[in-house]
Amino acid sequence: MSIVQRRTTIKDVAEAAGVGVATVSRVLSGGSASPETRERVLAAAARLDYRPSALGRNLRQQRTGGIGLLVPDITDSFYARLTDGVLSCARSYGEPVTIGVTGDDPEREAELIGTLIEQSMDRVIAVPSGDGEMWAPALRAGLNVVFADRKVRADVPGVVADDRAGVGIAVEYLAGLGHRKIAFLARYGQSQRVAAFTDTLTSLGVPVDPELVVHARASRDSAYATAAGLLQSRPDLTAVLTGGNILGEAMVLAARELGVRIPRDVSLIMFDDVPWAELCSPPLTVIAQPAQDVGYRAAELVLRQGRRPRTVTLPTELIVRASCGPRR
Amino acid sequence: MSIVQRRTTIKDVAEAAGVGVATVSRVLSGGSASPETRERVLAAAARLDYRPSALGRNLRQQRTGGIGLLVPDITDSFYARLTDGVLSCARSYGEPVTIGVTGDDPEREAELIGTLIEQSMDRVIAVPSGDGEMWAPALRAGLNVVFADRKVRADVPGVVADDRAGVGIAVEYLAGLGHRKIAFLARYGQSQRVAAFTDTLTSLGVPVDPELVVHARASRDSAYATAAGLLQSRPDLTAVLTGGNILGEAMVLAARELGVRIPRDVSLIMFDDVPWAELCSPPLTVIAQPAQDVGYRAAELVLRQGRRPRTVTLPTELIVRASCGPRR
DNA sequence: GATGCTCATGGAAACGATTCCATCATGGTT
DNA sequence: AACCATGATGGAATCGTTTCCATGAGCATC
Repeated sequence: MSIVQRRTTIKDVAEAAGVGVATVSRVLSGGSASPETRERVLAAAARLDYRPSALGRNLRQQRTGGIGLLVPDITDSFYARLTDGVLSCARSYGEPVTIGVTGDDPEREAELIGTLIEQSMDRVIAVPSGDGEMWAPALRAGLNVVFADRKVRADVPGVVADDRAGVGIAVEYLAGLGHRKIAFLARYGQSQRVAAFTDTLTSLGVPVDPELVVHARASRDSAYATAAGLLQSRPDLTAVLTGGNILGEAMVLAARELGVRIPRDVSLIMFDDVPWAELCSPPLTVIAQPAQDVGYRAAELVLRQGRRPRTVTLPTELIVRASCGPRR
Repeated sequence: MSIVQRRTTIKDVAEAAGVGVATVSRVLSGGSASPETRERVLAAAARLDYRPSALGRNLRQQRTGGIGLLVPDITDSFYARLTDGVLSCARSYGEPVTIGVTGDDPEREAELIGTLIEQSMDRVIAVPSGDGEMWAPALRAGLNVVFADRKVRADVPGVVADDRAGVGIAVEYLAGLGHRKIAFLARYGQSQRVAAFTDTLTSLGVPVDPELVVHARASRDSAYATAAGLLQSRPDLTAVLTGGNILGEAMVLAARELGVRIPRDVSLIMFDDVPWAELCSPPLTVIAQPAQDVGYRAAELVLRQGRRPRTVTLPTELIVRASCGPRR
């Protein structure tokens, strides 16, 4: 019962078919061979249930098939959906995906890059933390990298959601409801979204109050603390925009805890549409991002070689539910 | 700039240190060597930034390090947290994790097992779909498998939550509130939980109505359709237990759509505690499962070899919020 | 001084695939 | 009949590592 049988190798198939190993390899990888030989080899391979070893092939070809995927946090619905998109595309190419979570920590990210290089992974999709400087050696080593969700280096192709447009529409919507004191609860590293936020405010003639832009670290705890701190220190604000679903969750929780009613006391718009946004009380108005598509397109980009660095921007959409009201 | 430098190999290090490759290998993997040689080799390796190729090693050693992980759906918060647990444990061992989603489809699962075998993965954690028969060849091939969340084969060690106890406490709680017509909205394959459900009912002297146990497929669509169908066909029910968070989400949505008020019209308990359960209106009473721990323990089990098949059962907990009330 | 033991060391085989290259048969052309 | 082009085929090299085994040096013992 615990007798482990040796793996069937190409040599076994060659022997069974009465041909050389080179011929087997050619037949199986679509090279030229006479019809009868082809048939004999195929029959032998099927009979022995032969599966070529990816190890042998990869070593010879000097490249590991497969994709490395680095995300900050797999329990965050956004990255889970992004991952799902990557997996979905990779599956259609038959490529395995190796995943790592960085926790938004550049040091851990560098460590994971090292592991990927050891595995001879030559294709990586990453949501980079920090400024992406630790990618320089990997790029020099010929690694094929695509960034997802965040664009931090010009020399690496990327797939991002159009957060500039999303933030713009959301802020205009809030301003249209009469709000002037609008806060932005951001995660560190969301400079793009913050910039879009202040730009839109100034273009609408609303003065920018730097104290209304606050930053949290990636964890739920930090998000909650920052949200609560914002609500307490600035009771005059009337609307909040959060830079992600974890931050939105924290804001709803903090508001409830502090007796701040949504949308009566403050209006809330959350970046990223998640299934529970509709179940929330009140249902949350959100900026939807095509998380799955971001992952899928990134995988396409990294699998289809030979493109030069380019950035793909995917559309965002404001979905109005019930978490925003007129200025009180 | 686009000059790709060749990978530094053990041969380069050997040359730089003026020793043979065998010595380098020995030094780097902790074998015996004279102190001065050791130092020379270490210095050369550091200077050249040498990283041993996992490919070469794995081929020689006939085993791929790393863990394969097969889950039904990575966007399901439960499996995302389970995955996080696996990754967390694997990281402390420095092992990469290759992930695949089965969509709860045995065929796709079999396909993914094939991919893992091609990669010479010898350690796999899986949430099996179906009865796990497709694992037989893999087990014969010496694959080291651990099942998580579901136990379907006696010859494979597993880590599961104590759903029997969880369902028991939940049903007792509902019965204590006076409910007699309690429905169970399950996913196909949750026979364990269904059995616990009916067992508990009979032990409480509540007659079991087979029509009140309904099954949905794994998708959100199927979950919603089944939930809505249940509410419409059985307006006499007063409480519902759902077998997972996707099903709970669907039930809340369907109830809202059909004007069924929770907990006024029907009480609801959901299996699995998720962050949004607290944000929901009303906040949901749930059976919490240690999803992360399930993954972590499974990874421990698969990484620490040499244990004989055994099942680890982790505790569940009823968390009372506001989705249950007395029988109307 | 010869023998035996320990220890460091390096050459070479092995892992399983792909691929270069030489060989050989076949068939068509001169 | 001699020659060349074409195509199928298999042997052998190769990828980077680990590990077996032989070699040789150093040292102690008889």
